[in-house]
Amino acid sequence: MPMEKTFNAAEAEQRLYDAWESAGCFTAGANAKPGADTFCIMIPPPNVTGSLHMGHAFNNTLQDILVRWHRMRGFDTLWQPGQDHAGIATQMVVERELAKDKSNATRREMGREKFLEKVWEWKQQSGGTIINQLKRLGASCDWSRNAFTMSGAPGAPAGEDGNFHDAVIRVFVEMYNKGLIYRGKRLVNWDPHFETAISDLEVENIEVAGHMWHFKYPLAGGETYTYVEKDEDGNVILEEERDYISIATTRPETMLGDGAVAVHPSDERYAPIVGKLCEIPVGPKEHRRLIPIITDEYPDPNFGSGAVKITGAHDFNDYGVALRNQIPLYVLMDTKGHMRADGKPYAEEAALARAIAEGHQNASSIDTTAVNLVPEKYRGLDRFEARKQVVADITAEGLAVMVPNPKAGEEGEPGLIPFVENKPIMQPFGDRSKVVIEPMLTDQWFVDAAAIVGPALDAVRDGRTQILPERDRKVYFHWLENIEPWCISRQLWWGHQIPVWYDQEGNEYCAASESEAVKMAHSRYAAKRPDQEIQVAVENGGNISVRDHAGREIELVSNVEAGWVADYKSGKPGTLFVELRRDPDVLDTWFSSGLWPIGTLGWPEKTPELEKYFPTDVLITGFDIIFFWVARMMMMQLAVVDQIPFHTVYVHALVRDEKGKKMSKSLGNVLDPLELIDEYGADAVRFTLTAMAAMGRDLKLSTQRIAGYRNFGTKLWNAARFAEMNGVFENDKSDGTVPTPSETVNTWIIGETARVRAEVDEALAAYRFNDAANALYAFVWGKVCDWYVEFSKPLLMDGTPEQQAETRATMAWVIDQCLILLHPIMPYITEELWGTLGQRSKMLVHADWPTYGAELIDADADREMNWVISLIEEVRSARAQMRVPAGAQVPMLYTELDTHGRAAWDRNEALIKRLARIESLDAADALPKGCITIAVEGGTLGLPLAGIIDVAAEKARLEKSLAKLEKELGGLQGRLKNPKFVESAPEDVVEETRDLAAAKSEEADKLRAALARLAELA
RNA sequence: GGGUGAUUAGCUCAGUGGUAGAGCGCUUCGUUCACAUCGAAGAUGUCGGGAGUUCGAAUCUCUCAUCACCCA
Repeated sequence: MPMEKTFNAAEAEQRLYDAWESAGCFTAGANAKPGADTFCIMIPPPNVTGSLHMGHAFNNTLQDILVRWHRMRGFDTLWQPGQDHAGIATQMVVERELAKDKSNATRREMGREKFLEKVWEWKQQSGGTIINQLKRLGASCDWSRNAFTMSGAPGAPAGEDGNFHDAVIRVFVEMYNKGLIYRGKRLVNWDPHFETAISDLEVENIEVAGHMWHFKYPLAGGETYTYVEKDEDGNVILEEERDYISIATTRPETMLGDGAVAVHPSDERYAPIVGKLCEIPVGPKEHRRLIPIITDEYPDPNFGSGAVKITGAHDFNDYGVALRNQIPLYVLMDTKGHMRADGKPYAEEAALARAIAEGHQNASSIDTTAVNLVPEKYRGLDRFEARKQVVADITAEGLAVMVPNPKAGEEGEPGLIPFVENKPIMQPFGDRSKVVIEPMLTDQWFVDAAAIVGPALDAVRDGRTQILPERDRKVYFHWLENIEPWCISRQLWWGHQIPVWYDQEGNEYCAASESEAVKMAHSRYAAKRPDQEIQVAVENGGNISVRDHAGREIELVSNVEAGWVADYKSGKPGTLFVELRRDPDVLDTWFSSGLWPIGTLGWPEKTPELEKYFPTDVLITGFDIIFFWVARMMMMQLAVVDQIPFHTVYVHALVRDEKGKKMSKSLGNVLDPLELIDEYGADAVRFTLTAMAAMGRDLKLSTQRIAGYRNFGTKLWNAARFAEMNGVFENDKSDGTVPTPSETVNTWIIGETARVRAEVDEALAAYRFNDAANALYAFVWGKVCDWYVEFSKPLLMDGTPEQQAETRATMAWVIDQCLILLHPIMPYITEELWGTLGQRSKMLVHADWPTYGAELIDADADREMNWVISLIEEVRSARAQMRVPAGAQVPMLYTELDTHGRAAWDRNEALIKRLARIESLDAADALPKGCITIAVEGGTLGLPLAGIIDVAAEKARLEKSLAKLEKELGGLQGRLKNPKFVESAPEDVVEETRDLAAAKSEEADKLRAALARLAELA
């Protein structure tokens, strides 16, 4: 049955993938040669909520190429797949699912344990989406080892067992014990939507249209000073008596929590009032708070008024100023970003703050963060609503700085208006929630990143880990050298719960398990109170378990009601009762994905896989997670097992739309890789991405380009179809033996194949994926299909049995090589052809990658075929330009033809005649008048077409060629005439230039002779 | 403000000191039995501007311009 005209990707892809998978082709070590080196890639785990986007398609195509290439080369290969549990994203998805049905309980109503059950249910139903999408792309991961960053966590259902949770907890405990993890109250990025802390990397700073308000902070007690403004030359441009200091702010609602006003120490304008108190111009008049005017390096004297309000608990810069100057931190908002409604009445709180400001009360003796300085009228308001009201109230009171109204004079327009600048401001947004992030002072857990960053920096500096492209090293260094403590706690439920328990005195017990913590608590109190019976009660999910000194459970009470503890205690007089409560927070997802390389291989167990594949080889990832992930993996692997996780990091750029815009849902310019695969096939999508993967450059993807590479697949398909139709594979041994033909064309194409194999290997070894793809494209289309298949036709159809046999064998081999070399990039079409064409001992996915090289290149065959090709091209070009009918068979004459040329003609006569449409070749003493001249190396030939050709046109053609030649020749000879060039340029360059000049000169002579003949005619 | 990169054919981009390239698009021709998802031929470039180093610069240095991204 003849082959179809095109490859049916839609039909074949699933079938082929299933065949690979069911044969275990992708499992770790499949196709490994005995004693082979290992090659391991860790997939950058996509979010379990994720679906395949173009970035994934790109990233995984490159990984798959490396993996398939190594596997075919006989490496012991593992591509480790998996997903990460994506704390915020997953919790968000599941909550949204629940909200679809109003009868469902909300997350808070159902409680932590029930909710987590729902999350696991969701994960088991929907968490595999991206796995199937990666399979459609052709990703040859070892799915039997699919990992998940929450596997093995308490409450994980059957099938979700694994060690990842153990690894995470163990690392936390070890780092805690080494003092690398600590808890503290610090300013963190708070997401008011999800009500959790997030790391600064999860914040997107976006420029938005904002306002800058200018307000007057009156000096305490009605004091005044002379405010003097000078220009650059020191001339006084403004001098006035003021009873206030002018403050500019983009966030008026935070004024309520101001602890000071700061000016630069060098700022003479405010020197008279430094150290004095001023009044925050908002809140009930009778309780106006006074704050000090201080100096600090932070304020920029040239920005705004030069004076800055300091709200230490709601701004990162202010926080630094407050810490340096012992300014109290007042928290104004709750976890939802609403103005606080808790605490004592404002009057009492304000009095306390006032006492602190005036020095009557020592701020360090009380927790100022508990003080609620939000006046009653603003309590409970959303922060943005509070801003509006604060602005309105201050303006109404006449404490806004006023400026002349540009519309003054128009009806109803006042002469002065409040000074409000419209200006772009950088505002932080949560990358998941898209709400404005609020800096908040909260208790959080931190990794002391500065303490573990050293080895991660060294490993890259000394080259044990190589980052490609090299310039991304700088990004890595810059971030690591300026590293901040990493906030790893999240106020979520979905994640690894922090393994720390607190007792009623606030002591911490960090332990890998609850019973471990119980024992720790027990021994702590036993040491203090050796004579007393001690029982430890642990609360966990509404249950209380009472344990003895060995951690044995004495009593378990479910659904504990209020007062139970007191009752229980009173029933046990003489027993010291220690109550433990586990920290409710979970760890940042990146803390667990930071352990991905060792965690997926079974650490802390000493598994054979860990032994074998770690350290892994290459990490391929997007530039956007150098900080998030690469740097953290480096730090954590080095901190935990003291080894680099991979020797090479290949950082790839962004896939953009064809206009260069970032793909985004809101712009609607997203190309869905799955739709593209449906339309063009996975191979075309993969080849496109590969061909465009120039290191460090963004990809602008257009469907036209994908269609082009789909056509490339079709081209390959049809070359194979031609071979099949000509019986090429009928007696094929397909054992990979290189044929040893005697026909020049056959020898030549074998050499070309060897050349491209070396190019592909070299390119892939250097991670130059685009070079590999383009080399193969040029070879398969430009050499095999354009020339070799055409050359083979006379041999296959009219050749001797010997010629036919060797050409069949050569073509079978060449096409096999195309399939093998293309397979890492285009796995489906190549596997399908492999299976269709011959009898194979194994699938292409496990075929042996060739190692032949330059020894197969025959220089004589090369030269001969290049001569033949250029002759054919010359003839075709001349014919087309002279409008010789395409189908016409024409005679050809030669006046001179050297021995090489003569031999080349003799050996390749049939194919030259066929491809150039020549009917005969004869010697002539001189070319007749009215002849198209063909000048080639070592020969002058002509097509005598007196009746057909247009003398003027032939003259024009020759003159044009000559002009071009002369221009080139001019450049070459100019160089050669320059004695300095001959002196200083390398010898081979000079030699090359001479040869080239000679050849051009010879060709030019031939053209001049031809022109002379034409002149005679005219 | 700091950093990184880009600027090469109409478009998208390769090209790290020695003859300016590819794909797409465009023009003309072509239904010869692998392929019209094709074939043949052709046109199109002061390699962003300027200066420098060099026998020689798209390539190295400086500078200016425009654009993009990252970090403040």
